[in-house]
Amino acid sequence: MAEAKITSHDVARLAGVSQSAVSRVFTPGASASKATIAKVRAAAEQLGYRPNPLARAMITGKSRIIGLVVAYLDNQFYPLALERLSNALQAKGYHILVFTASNSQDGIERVFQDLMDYQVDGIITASVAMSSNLTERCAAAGIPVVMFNRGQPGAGLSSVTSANVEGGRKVAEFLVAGGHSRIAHIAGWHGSSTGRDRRRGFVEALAALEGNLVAIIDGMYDREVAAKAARVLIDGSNRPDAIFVGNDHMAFAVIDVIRERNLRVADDISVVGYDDVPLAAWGAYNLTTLRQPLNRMVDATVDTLLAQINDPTRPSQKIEIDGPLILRTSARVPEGWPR
Amino acid sequence: MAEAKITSHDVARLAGVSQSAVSRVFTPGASASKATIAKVRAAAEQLGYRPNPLARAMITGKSRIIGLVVAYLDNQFYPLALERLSNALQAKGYHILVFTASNSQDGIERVFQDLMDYQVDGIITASVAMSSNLTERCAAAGIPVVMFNRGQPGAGLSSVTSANVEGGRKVAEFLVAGGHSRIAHIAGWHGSSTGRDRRRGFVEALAALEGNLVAIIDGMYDREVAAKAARVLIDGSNRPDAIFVGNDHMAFAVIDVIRERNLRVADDISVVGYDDVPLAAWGAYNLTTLRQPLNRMVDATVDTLLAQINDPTRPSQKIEIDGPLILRTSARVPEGWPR
DNA sequence: CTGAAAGCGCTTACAG
DNA sequence: CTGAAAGCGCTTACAG
Repeated sequence: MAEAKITSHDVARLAGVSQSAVSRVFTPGASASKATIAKVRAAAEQLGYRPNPLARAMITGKSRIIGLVVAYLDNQFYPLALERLSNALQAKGYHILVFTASNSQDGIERVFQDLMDYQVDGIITASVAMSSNLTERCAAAGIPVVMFNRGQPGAGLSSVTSANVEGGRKVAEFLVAGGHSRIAHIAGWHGSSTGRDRRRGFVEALAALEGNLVAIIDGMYDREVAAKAARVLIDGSNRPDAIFVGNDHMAFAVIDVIRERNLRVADDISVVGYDDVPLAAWGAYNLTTLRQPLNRMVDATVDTLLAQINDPTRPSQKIEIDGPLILRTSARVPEGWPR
Repeated sequence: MAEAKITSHDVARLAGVSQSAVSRVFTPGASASKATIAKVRAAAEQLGYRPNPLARAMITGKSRIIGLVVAYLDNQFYPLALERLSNALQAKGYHILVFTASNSQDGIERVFQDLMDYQVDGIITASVAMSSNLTERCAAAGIPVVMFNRGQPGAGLSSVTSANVEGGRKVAEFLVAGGHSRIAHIAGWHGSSTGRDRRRGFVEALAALEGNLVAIIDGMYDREVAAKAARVLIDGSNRPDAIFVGNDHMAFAVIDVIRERNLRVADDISVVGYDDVPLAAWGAYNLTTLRQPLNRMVDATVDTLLAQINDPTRPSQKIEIDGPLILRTSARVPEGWPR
């Protein structure tokens, strides 16, 4: 059965001090004499006392809970991010409260209210499809927010992304150097900054290099939409010899379609993805892809959020982290290309 | 900026009633006259009042938070479960606080303390590798626990799993009917009930059918371990013509190895997995596998946990849910086998 | 440094 | 049904 709840009063009684003294010993920043600390710690140990975080939260307004807003976890990038974020935050004494958000206006309203109710100390929005509306409202309510893997033009909100424009550019250079002459792009959702930025970097670099861009289709970061787009490209009159796909999750679908059409990946059509999720390295896909440095993105997210929590006047910051192109076998490698 | 926190006193003042009256209107089960309810609701609406869950939690002892203990999210089955569990719980007014557990004794101790500190109303342990120790301690502390996708022999703990013994049996019948004569099993971790049960059902049925079991290797639910096991089987003197793999995550590794050895999946070696994660249906693998009915498992988990929370005297229950064998192309299908 | 006291925002007997 | 009061387990001025 549950042990009777033991409180600071119990400890105070046993240690022969006041309840306030007990509280001070357990409050970081408060001071007590060595003797008091020793007595209290001994008594607390003996009784198995731990301060009640709920009571503490009510007074300090700090719950040590971070709200994480996510939508779909079928793209392997997000569960991994969740796992790493949780680990990093746990190490700092925080925990993640999960909010799964449908995209309806109604759902967003509910999530917002829940976030407020639980008095989370900070929020991470890790859902590309999440309405920017929610992020702004949280920020307006005075709660530190960091957008993970998503930017927001203009607004004074913190965000951590990879260097998406630069990434798109790298892929363009790689494909042109590889001698591809009919290049297509199945882009990430145009409503997202990541999708737009990768696309822009790609298109601009292609233009500068006089590469031949035959088509751009919005893949919506959705497997089925991307597969359909791939079929359109492949079955059309001007079949591309290279496709840059806005993320790995869609790139896998594109590779499946290429094979379903009895074409050869790389030999007939080069495919390059974006993310470098673990599956990209598995034998079945061996996907050449622009790596998003997950660990560094997670660290930056946690650092930024905690900094804002500890100093609410701190200005927001937009952090971009550069990622390398990982060469595998799904795309032709230009001769002499550095490996 | 943050709006000034508005409390039940503010609402009481505006509505012209006592603070207790306000509380009653917002406390499920408490009663108030229609007139009072109307006045309070109107005032609350006008001020944008919502009860503070932390204060409520401190009194009632109910936080409306469920602790979810997970380890590795690289097996696609778990993030999906997390997403569904979160959705289902959210619909009932609960939220998930995530605890990522390393398996060290130290880590488990910390997780246990955190779980207690946050006063979670219930716990779901969704990590096969999680020490059963933790689960037992939580139960001993009087907190309702449900093990998701993991059983525990003997102990009076609730669990929700698929019918693993039966599942193993189904696979054995399928492979024997398919005319396979050298059958191997790369099993799930022997330290887990799921791994043991699938294995037992498989081995017993094989014996009954006089199937030829050439080898069993523990794959530890780990991709690398499974790949190594597959190489041992394939490069050995008695190469199997069928391998039953303890879960999909390992089965993908096995298929990658088969192809890396220039053998044909199904034609040379049939592969059957367990789980039916989305990736199993993708073109690159097309894995024949025993489906774990995720939605029904999630529903059963939520129902069981909530029932225990609402009635702590309720006996624990072990729920098993039957799953079908999903036929794809990674294993030879017996002639006339019902599809 | 320390204790007595107030108070965080609620719920819940207790009288009426 | 309703209000005044106590109390959940803490933190934090306030005096000393």
